Amino acid sequence: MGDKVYSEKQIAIFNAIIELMKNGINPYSIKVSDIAEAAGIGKGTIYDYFNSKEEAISEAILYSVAKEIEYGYSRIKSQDSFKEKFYELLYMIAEKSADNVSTFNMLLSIGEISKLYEFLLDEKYDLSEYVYMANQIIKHILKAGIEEGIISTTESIPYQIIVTNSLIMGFSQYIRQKDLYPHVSLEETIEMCYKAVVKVLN
Amino acid sequence: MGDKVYSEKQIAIFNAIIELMKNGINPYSIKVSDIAEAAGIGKGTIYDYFNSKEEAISEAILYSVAKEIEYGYSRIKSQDSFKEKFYELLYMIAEKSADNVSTFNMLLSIGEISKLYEFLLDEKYDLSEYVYMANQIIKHILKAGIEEGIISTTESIPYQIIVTNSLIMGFSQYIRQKDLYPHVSLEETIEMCYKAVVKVLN
Amino acid sequence: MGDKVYSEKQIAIFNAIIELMKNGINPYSIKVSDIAEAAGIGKGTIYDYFNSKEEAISEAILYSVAKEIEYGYSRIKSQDSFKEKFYELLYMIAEKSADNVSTFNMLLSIGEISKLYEFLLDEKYDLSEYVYMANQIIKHILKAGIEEGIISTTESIPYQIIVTNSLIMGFSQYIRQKDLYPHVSLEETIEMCYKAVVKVLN
Amino acid sequence: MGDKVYSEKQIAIFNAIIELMKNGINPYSIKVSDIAEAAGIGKGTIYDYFNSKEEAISEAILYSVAKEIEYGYSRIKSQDSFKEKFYELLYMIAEKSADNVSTFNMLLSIGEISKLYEFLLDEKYDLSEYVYMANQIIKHILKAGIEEGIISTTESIPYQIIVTNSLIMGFSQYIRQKDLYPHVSLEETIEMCYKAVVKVLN
DNA sequence: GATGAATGAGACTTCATTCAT
DNA sequence: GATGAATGAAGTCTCATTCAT
Repeated sequence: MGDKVYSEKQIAIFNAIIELMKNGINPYSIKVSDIAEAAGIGKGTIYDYFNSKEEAISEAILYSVAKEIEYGYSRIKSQDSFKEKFYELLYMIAEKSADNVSTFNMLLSIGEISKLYEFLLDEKYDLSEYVYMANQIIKHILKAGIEEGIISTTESIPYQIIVTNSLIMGFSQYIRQKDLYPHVSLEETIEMCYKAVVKVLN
Repeated sequence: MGDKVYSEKQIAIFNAIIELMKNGINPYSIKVSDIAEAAGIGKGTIYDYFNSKEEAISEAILYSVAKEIEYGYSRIKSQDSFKEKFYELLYMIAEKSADNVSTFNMLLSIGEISKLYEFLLDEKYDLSEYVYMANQIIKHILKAGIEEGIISTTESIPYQIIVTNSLIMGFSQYIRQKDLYPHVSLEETIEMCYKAVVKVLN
Repeated sequence: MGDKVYSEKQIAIFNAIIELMKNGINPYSIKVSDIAEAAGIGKGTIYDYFNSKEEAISEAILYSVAKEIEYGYSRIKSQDSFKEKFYELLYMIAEKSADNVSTFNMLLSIGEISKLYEFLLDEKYDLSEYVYMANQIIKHILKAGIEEGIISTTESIPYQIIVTNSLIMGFSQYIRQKDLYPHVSLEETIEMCYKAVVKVLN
Repeated sequence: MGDKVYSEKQIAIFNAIIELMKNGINPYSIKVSDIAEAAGIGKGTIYDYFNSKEEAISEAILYSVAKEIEYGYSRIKSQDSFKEKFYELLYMIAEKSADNVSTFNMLLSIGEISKLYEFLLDEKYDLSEYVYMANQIIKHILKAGIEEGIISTTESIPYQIIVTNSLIMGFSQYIRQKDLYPHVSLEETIEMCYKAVVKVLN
């Protein structure tokens, strides 16, 4: 994680691609000329750093996921209690939900990345590292809950992870469909989610 | 729902598109010639029934979602108890998880359809009907749970729906990433999910 | 002239094509489906009577030209004096100038028909008959002028025809560009044209 | 007039289109691949300089008309007397009559350009400038005739223009149908035309 | 005889990629 | 190293023509 070194130009290209996606452009609809313009470089330059448009987009997505996972993990680690850590995660998800393509969300459902962009299925991209990291974050949060006695050790670790993951993903969906369900505030939703996790795992 | 009438040819085109998507072809990557070949018709024929490729694909997706929702609802209704209804839903999700694009999954996160295919954002496609139906299914299942005394009425309806929805979506994700988490069987996962819902809403 | 016999259906097709052209549709832009709809028949029927769209349109144009020449000739013959005959011709041209494609105008410049529709260049279409007829009309009018002593016999017949033809074509252009030159009335223009012919040939 | 600046590539494309038209290809029948081949460029390049095939052809026609009007005007201006100017115009028309589509002829009947290619009717193309220029040329020639006392000032300017225009157009038609009227030489026809103008307007 | 649903050749256009500058 | 003009493969879509009914 984070062991890959990218040149300044590559990072400019990544940021351009991520910006386009956040603005609602589907990765399949992104044109090389869009990327070049957004990055403030010539079209040809992209091919000096990547072998194809698909490679550039694929690596941009992975770069973004990695960065967001690291950033998220650090923010969560900086919190002290189980409740604070859990709330921090949900707040981050809510913050990112404005982005049309939140790579942060993928943190929770890495397997879905390839639904976003089929070229990520290529075997040259190893997603397992990200799955591992995402699990680590959940484990880290749960560990705090267990230490604080909020979460019991009766249930198996996989059970705890699956259930927690589910509720977080459910929260994420809910937030993104806010316009479909306008009656409940963000605060209330976060409280509901926390309450449900505690109840299920206490 | 189901009030739209399609000609035989249109349905053949829909089935061809759905088949392609189930085989893992991204809607953005589908070519008109693919559809024609899969439907066993000429390319031009598609334009006798739809104004553009995008329209054909958009309507195919909606057709599939509508059909699956109806089919799923009927299967769930045919079950007698809360547990049977809930299990039936999870079994269906598991069955469909082999399809690369399970429109059934969209039942649970209709808002995500437009992430699958941006052209569905066009205002001529009204997705609210599907959102409503999806909610109806969850309500129908929960109602059985309440009547059987398995689910308490302490919590608000929105809370119950959000939490149930979350856990089902979480289950769906889990199933689809089976290869990433090979240690737990399908049966066990279904049981876990049911157990969690009961615990959180009892 | 007029010795070709057409079936009712063929004439319906001709009329449909002529109608479309009068409504401003360029012969190159006419579609078989347009013709069928305008004629109130099925597309396939057109191919029962013509070998191709081009043949149908080509023959429709020639049919229209022949009909208009005959009609024009008869109207001019029915007039008694040189001036009446000449005015009758100009009136007819003015009447037809509303038609986007006046086949009547072609009477005067048959050679231009093939500019209208290149397929008329095919050697199977003999336009010389029409050229002959157009010349006959001019000769007929001039003959009256000579008999009445309005036109002198000093100049050669070709000279008389060329000059008369030129002035008539000029009139026709002028009428069709009425919106570009709005200051002169139709009556005045007709008078000018007549006056010029008389002056040049007296 | 002549104030539009075109790139070298655009002019190459214009020349290719004009060449095709001079070779007898109807503008409606011109294919993008024809243009590309004739211009010695790739098909895609055309779309770097024009938004559509129709735009390229429309602008090519206008470019050609503008260039020919300017060229023609300069040639006529360089002549000293009325007769020389008039003869120069008729010679030019005769020279150009070999071109299947003489944009020079349009100089005399600009309103007909849109009959040649309907896309020129688009309001983004302003043809009035060309109409004005064409009139200027006729006025310039007539002015010389008046100054030399060959043309009287008895008749109104519009009358003079209409009649002159008509006789020139008539000449142009005649020349182009040379094969239909083989008995009169070019020299004789030019003389006839000049003689008629002088007689009508003296 | 008449039809119009179906076809597929062929046109227009886009855009990823190259390469001379 | 960087560029963007140029390319042409490949895709969408149209429409003349066919042929089963």
